[in-house]
Amino acid sequence: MLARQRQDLILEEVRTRGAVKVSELVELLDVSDMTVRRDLDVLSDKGLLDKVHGGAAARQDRSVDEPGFEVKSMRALSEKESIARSAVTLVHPGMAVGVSAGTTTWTLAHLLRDVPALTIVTNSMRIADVFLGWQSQGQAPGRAPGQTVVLTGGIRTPSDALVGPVAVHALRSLHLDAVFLGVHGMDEAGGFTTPNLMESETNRALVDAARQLIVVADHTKWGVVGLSTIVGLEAAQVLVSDSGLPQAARDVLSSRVGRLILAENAA
Amino acid sequence: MLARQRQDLILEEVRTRGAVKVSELVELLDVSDMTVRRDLDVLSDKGLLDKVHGGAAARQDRSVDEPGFEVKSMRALSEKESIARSAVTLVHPGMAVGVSAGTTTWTLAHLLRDVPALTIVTNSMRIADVFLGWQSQGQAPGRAPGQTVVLTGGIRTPSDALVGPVAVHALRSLHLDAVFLGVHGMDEAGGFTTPNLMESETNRALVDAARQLIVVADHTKWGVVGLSTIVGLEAAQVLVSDSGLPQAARDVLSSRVGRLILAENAA
DNA sequence: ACGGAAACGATCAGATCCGATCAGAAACGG
DNA sequence: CCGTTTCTGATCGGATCTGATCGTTTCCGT
Repeated sequence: MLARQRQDLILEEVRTRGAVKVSELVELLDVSDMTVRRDLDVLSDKGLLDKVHGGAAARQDRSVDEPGFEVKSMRALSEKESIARSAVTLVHPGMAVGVSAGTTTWTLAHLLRDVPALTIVTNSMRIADVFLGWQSQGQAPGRAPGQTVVLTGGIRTPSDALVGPVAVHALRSLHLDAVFLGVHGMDEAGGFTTPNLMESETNRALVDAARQLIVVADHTKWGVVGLSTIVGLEAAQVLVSDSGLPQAARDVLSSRVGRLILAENAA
Repeated sequence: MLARQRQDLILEEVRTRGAVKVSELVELLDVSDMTVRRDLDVLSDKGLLDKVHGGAAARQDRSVDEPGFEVKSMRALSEKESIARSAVTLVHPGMAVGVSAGTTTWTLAHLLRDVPALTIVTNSMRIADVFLGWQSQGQAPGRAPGQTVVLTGGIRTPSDALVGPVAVHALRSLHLDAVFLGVHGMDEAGGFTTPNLMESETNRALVDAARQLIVVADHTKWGVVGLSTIVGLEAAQVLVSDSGLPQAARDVLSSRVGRLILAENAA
């Protein structure tokens, strides 16, 4: 039995059973405990499992990190952050702003926490959590005072948006200074789109409730057309994107949206 | 059984049930109480749960667990579970039920997951999470099919209820077969009460939306009067409490509520 | 408010586990 | 065929875990 085979077996055992004891492996592999320990050292160094007293356990990467455990799977991360930093400069204390569901808007939400006296209306539970959920380390101080968070109701889509008649109805009675809209695609012909029909309807209600529409979308969204159009390009008073946007897109967008802001990726 | 496995099990138990007693863990894990205490110390130091007298409770500040959802005492824990088990028998597949915010209703929500084709309306993000959030350990399977969860909107109170005009408005357009109401106090004169004015108003809207009002309240709630009355005792078609309720209370309640159900604490 | 019962934490002893070290065996290359 | 490298097993002092004991604290019903 080669060392490699042993280690593969150990890994399989750990992954199927969650954890194994050294003594069990000694019996299973018919080697000394020291050899087992050394194998565990190797696998642990590679980050394939966690050594614990008495044996080994499946790695738990779900550490005490930020709630954004999906952040790692997020694409165009640095672009999103640059865009969010640019977008937040459009917000002033005391405003009432809407924030749609989405990863870019979620990033933006973290920055909005520092703006005093805001009223935030959102249809995303994740975004509401940013303001209220208060997670790790009790660093609650330093939060800007006087903020109010209003959550629209509705049923929840897989992408964490609250949608449907309840959401639309709630939005009809609200009036906002500005709304930040995250989209799945933007296209010359298709306008701003999302793959979810219900979400599209709700976002339209969100847009209708605001005097000013600010779309946040990184350059990877250009040319993408989702199932349903939320609004046409002309509806956006402001579009915040990043410098990765091709020249052709810039030309089209400049003439169609009210104002085009390109955030520098540098940051 | 590895120490790590024990601790994982404890965490899972705490997160699904809200809290757990040392004595229960001793039996479940088949180790001494000292070992359980030491495990709780470790998990508590890591900030993964809160130690309380008699056991441990879920921490409020992780993303799944909302603020103000404190379990300070193990006391009425088993009562809450018994009550929830009794209450869930009143629900049949295909019904539309409302669920107010609260710890007892939260426990009930876990059981409601197993009832097929339910429509659940709630103003608690935490309860909505029970049905949809499920992020830990990916053990989603086993959920009953065909469920729809509707969240009312509103602003969030410290105790995790969504309240205010948005919530009330959303509820006015909905009609439910039954609503499960968790309360802070019940009293002969005061009726069913809560300390939060806004929450009281929202709960009243929830009650008005339903044909049948089912109040869930353990015996420690008897004689407690909060700031604001939600409804009088007569409004409850059903009250589910536990056998710890004193005789005097039973007499009063029997004559005032439609039907009094006392769950056995035995469990 | 009081008293009994349960829960708690400090401490100790026994068992187990861990890792540094050394020696022997197998594999490898010239 | 021999020296070197790598892997494995054995030993042993130290670290860690667990259960039991016991005095103290906290809780809860009366």
